[in-house]
Amino acid sequence: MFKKLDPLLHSELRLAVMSVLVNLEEADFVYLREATGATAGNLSVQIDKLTKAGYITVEKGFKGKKPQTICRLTPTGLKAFEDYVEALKTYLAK
Amino acid sequence: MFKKLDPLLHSELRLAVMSVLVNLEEADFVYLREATGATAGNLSVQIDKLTKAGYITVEKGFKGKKPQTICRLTPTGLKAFEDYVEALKTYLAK
DNA sequence: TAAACAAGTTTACATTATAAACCTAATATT
DNA sequence: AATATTAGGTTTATAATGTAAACTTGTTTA
Repeated sequence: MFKKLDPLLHSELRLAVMSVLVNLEEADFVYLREATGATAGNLSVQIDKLTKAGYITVEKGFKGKKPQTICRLTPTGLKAFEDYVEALKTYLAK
Repeated sequence: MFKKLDPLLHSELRLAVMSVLVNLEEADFVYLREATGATAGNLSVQIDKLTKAGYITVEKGFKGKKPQTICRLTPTGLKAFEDYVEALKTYLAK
């Protein structure tokens, strides 16, 4: 009846991050913070969880002299996102 | 950009309960437990939260000699569910 | 009449989300 | 040239949440 929802994606902020990356394929920390409206601390933690799950990759470098953290979706992450959307539909359908 | 997700509905079990009630308008505890696959304890807690939020009503009676708890969606609950679905779309759209 | 069962509820525990506090380096300010 | 401020994060502490185990109350069944 109801498909199980991936607990990693069933989280407002992590879902928002994934949503941005599905559309952009690449986004840095500052962009994600602004796009999601999250605090830096919260974002940092959630990026970490997504990274450890293999859903995104993180590349730390510099933009000029400022540190820059670039995030990208992995194929695993995209698959997980798509599966999550499918699963959600079992809850939303009339 | 992203609409806020009602934390009361952004919960796997509570969403499942609401989903059943949106389609059925009426369901008892046992039916909900079977439809959602939840444990009775968990279901009891989540029904309580939905009731306190005014999203559902609970009517306790008897079916023969067995206690029976019938749940129904309120207009407030339906509105909340619809708003939640709308908000979710901002996360799922490509 | 005692054991098992049905329908829930309460409680305890473990996980999670979140923001406050913190760190480090770079740029302004006096 | 010292000192404050800002930018970009990370760590840690706390509060909220989800979950199932244990419990309760009444009813069948052996």
